[in-house]
Amino acid sequence: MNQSDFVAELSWRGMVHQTTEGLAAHMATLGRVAYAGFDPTADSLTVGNLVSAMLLARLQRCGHKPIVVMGGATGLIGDPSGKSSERQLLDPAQVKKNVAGQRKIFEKLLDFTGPNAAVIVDNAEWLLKMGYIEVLRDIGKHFSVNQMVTRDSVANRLESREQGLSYTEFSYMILQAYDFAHLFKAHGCTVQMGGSDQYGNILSGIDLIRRLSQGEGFGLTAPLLLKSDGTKFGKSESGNVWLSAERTSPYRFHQFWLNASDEEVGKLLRWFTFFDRATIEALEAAQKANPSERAAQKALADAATEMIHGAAEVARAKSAALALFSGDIRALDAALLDEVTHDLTSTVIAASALDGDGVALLEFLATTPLAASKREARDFLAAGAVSVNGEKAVTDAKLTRKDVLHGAVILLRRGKKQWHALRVGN
RNA sequence: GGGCGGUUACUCAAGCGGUCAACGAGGGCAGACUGUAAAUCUGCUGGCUUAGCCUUCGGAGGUUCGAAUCCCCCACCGCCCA
Repeated sequence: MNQSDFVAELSWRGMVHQTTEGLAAHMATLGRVAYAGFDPTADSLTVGNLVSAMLLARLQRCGHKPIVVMGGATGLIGDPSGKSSERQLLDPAQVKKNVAGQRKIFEKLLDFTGPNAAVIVDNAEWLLKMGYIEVLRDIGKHFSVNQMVTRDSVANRLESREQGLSYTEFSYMILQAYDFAHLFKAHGCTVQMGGSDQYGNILSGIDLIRRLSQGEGFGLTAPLLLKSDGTKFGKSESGNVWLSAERTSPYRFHQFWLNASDEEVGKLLRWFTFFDRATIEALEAAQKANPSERAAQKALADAATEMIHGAAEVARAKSAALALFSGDIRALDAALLDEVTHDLTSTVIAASALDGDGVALLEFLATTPLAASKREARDFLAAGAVSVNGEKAVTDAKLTRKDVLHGAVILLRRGKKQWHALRVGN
């Protein structure tokens, strides 16, 4: 495996925002242990979380040992960093379930065998055992409130009158600092990584390690990932892009990357693929020379989808896209049709309803997610935005048995990308 | 406790007795153009059995032939005085 210098590797990929002094020299020795934390606020991770996950994956490929820290305990509280308002508290059963869901994703990104096997730990293991008095006595005394209130994440919330900051949230940084100190002792972990909003928390941890163990810790943060238009990365028309197939299908996942803009595709390749520098630069050059080919976007979509969902799902996503966008839907064979419709929202209709004159498309559209009301359905039909099995539909179109493909399904489309399957029941 | 100003559709924001389903901007959606892009242009953006009808302008009453617009009460927000 390639054991290139970790810090240099991240640098050329543009994934380094800040590091503490001496990190590069520290990482020159192989076998270092580093961690990144994840809040179990959902049973899956989003592409936003993928930034930190990739830091760990690259770390391991550079010959170091990654630790994933699930915030099973801190997730009960919520990090105030970057949040404008108080977090909802999660209940313990939910957190447990979420931790299990996220664990599955890390198993795809990290190698859990070998000398630098990745480890997943849950900070509930050590934080829940601690008593309040113990925390105040052993940890709290090492923190200066004077210093804590000057942290941006805290100061912003103190200034805003409406929001305020609860004592609970205020204490979050103490707990996160303790995580680092605990991992230092228990796992020899010397490095913490995260997004740029975590820098303050990381420094607190390094400080605590010095006080509790007279040891030296290091930190590294990645820049915040924003889209070129300044909006938050990782949202698509249909909401957040998740890393589990149950929440975001591999097809949609693949489409998400494929739709990356020309300006940001180079950056995304650097961040989210393991392609080497020469490969990425060649892809960028190809993209620039012939934009409509979208060579860079295609390579990005395939690589990212393969990493998360596997090669088989890449092939499925591509054949589905080919069929849906080529428009020649009637030509699909039954098996491929099934593949294509697998991910789509669907409605079941009785076969008998399609007999004779059939059902008015206008009526039916309003019952699907494609149109919110009959009024809207009428607008879409009038604008020529709706197609049945890839062919544009007229306003008074009827759906009949003739429209059913392979005796099973009718494919409706609104606009360019909104699809809906109409499945025929008995 | 007292005085003043506000509360309008997804957001901001006009309207100040009929011509108001409500100007405008943003956002969203659709069409054309394209590369399943960006930019641009056009249309739509409460609902319906759509030349019309129905339900909306913080909540409840009232005045009027007629109210988002006037009056009264209530709730919430902002500013000023104590």
